[in-house]
Formats: sequence, C-alpha cells, structure tokens
Amino acid sequence: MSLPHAILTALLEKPSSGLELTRRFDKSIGYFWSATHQQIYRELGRLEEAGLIRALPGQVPVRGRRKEYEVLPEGSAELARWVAGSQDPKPIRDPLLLRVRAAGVVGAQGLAGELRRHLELHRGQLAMYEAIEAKDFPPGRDSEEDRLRRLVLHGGIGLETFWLRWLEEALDEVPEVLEVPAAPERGPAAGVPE
Amino acid sequence: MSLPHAILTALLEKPSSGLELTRRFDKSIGYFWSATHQQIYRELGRLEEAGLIRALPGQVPVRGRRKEYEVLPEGSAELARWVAGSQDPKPIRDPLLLRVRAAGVVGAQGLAGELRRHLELHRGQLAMYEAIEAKDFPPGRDSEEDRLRRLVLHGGIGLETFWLRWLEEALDEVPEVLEVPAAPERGPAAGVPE
DNA sequence: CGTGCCATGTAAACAGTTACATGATTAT
DNA sequence: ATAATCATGTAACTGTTTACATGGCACG
Repeated sequence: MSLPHAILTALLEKPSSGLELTRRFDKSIGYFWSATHQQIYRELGRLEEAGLIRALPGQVPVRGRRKEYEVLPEGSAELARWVAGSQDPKPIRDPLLLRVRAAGVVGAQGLAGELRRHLELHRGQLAMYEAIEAKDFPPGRDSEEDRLRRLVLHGGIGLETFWLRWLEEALDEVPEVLEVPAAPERGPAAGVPE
Repeated sequence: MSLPHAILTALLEKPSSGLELTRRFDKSIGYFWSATHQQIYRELGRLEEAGLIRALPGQVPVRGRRKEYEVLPEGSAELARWVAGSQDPKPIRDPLLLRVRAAGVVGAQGLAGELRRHLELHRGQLAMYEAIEAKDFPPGRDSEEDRLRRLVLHGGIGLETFWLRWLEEALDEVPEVLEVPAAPERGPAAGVPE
C-alpha cells in the first residue's frame, strides 16, 4: 500500500498533473518507487475521492485537458501517519538469483551473456546516481530535507554497488557456455532425471 | 513469470508434494523467491495441465491426500530455455526508502525506531545466511551446482550487508523525533502547504 | 482540416495476498 | 470418538502490467 503515499510525497514536493507525475516517476521518485501512468491516474482518482488531494480550483474538468492536483491537510496528515508506521522488509524476490539457482540444475547455457548485460546496465545506473549526487548535493546544502534525500540516493548507490560486485563474482563462477541452437547436449554433471 | 520456473527448479532438485514445496519456499528457495502455499498449489495445477510436471504414478487423486510431483522432460527443457533467456533488472521499489523521502516533507516522527527495528531484522538474516554458508558450503565441496548455490547465497549476504551499512548511515542522519500522540506539531523547517 | 503530440482515461489479464473450507491421518 | 495436525484446495480482493481508446490543442 505504498503507491498512494508515493504520490502524496511527490505532490507535496510539487503540485502536478498526472502526466507530470508520470515523468517524475520515471526520474527522481521512480529511482526507488516506479509506477506507470495508468496506476497514477487511477490512484489520483482514488485520492481525490477520499479527500486527500484536490484539483487546483478554477479548472474545468474536461477529459483530455490538463488537471493539476495539490495535497489537502488530510493528505499530509495521512502521509505523516504512514511515515510513523511500521512494515517488515519484504523477502528478496529476484529473478536473476533464481536463474542462477536454476542453472545449477539445468546448466548455464546463455547465462554469462545475461550477467554481462546486467553488469553494464548497473554500471550505467550507478554512474547516473553519482552524477545526480555531484550535481544536486554539493557540500554545503544541508537542510533536513536535503540530508534525507541524499540518504535515499545513497540507498540507490549502495544497491547498484552491491550488484556490480556480485555480478563480477558471478562472472568468475559461471562457465562460458554458449547457447547452442540444436539439441540440449548435457554433460554428466548436469544430468537431469529422465 | 518466474514462479513456475522457481517451482520447476525446486522439483528438479527434489520431487515433492505441495506442502513440502511450501516448506522449502520458507527456507532455501524462499531466500530469493518467496511464495505462499496458495500460489504453489495453483501453479502446480497449471504446470501439470501444461504437461511440464506430473504426479508420481500410482497415486490415487483424492483431496486431502498427499500428492508428489516430478518434472517431465518438457519441464526441464522449458526451464533451460528460461535460464538462457533475458530479463531486465526491475527498478527498485522499496517502501523504506520511500518512507525516508516522505519524511523529508512531513517530518521524521517515529522513523528512527523503525530503522533500528529493520537493523535488527537484517542483522538476524545476515547471521542466518552466514551460518548456512559455514554449514552447507565447507571448503572442499566444489561441484558446479555447489558453486552456483553458494553464489546465490552470496547474493543474499551482499544484500543484507548493504542494508546494514545503509541503516547505520540512516541512523546517523535521521533525527530522534519521538512519536507524539496528540496534534501534529511541526517545526518551521518541515512546514507543509496549507 | 488533417496530422501529430499532449493528456487523460478504460479494459482485460495476470500476479500476489488474505481468509476461509474441507478431507485425510495420527495420537490419545 | 475426538482433537490436533497434515495436506490440498477455493474465493475474494489488491496491486501491477499491457493494450487500447478518446479528447484537446498546436501547427502547417
């Protein structure tokens, strides 16, 4: 149940229309909470219904016409309540780790290439986060809000750094088995029932 | 679409009944792909329907009676195909990071306690992974499958280690604002529109 | 006045979670 | 017999994704 709170946060930082929010969920907010425009429009409707946000007054509600929202006091209160709340960390659920485990039983054909591809993607992501830190958080700015935003950014940096290290270890361990188009020839070590 | 492949992997490692699978998804497999028994039973039905697994022959199909499954050649082939496939890493979506960002706009009441709680949980998780490594992966065992399983375990260890470091940084940054039961008094720095 | 883009939305399918229901087996 | 527990399943709901639909506006 975090999407409404992500939207409240984004709108408190800056009142916006649905499409603007969508763009921001492709950037800053989206670096730790992603959402598509369909999710966003639906949730905006619900939040307005619930009285937590409202369209900026003086806007005719016409489909296809831009509609800006702002957060009502009720919305701020709800967000503060949520921040003070509690939620267990969710267990890991990562397809790449699963893929490696599966490779242990059916062989690692085609896996090394995918690992290299992920390595490149994570390198790019890390570089982007570091560019953001250099640009948006020069030493000196130090308000409470700045410090918390930098902290979140460090979360992203730490995660990407973890993946880089792990992928490097993985590329040392995973054998280079090229994908063979024909019949699945298997060595005796990777034998599978039947 | 990873749950069926998680189940195929688990069944290839050892043919099992639904409940056995459920228990294994609370342990080894579950450390990187969690699933509830409802998901598992539903998916077992689909996989059987699709001809990728079958109930061990010689078992009368009665509700409430244990039913063991094994993977058919079709299932192994499908899993191998999936391992060789490709899938972009999913963007980060973490409620705790979002909470910190939200704290930047509505204040950090109640946050520090939650961070400490998470720190303890992650410490426990890391200790468990390290115990598993010491117990199940003594130096010497070194088959292909062992190496890949250890690699996955290192993923878990790396992730928990990241969270520990980040939470320690966070506790340095997040002020100790105790939760006040009454009206939401806010300092000027955390002011919110309206 | 038509084409392209901006902006808001609807619909359907899929995945995951929570709550509940029911039959079979075992121990007392 | 009955209670506890093992084991399999249904149903309803929530959240996410993908594909599609529609209206407004700017520009040639």
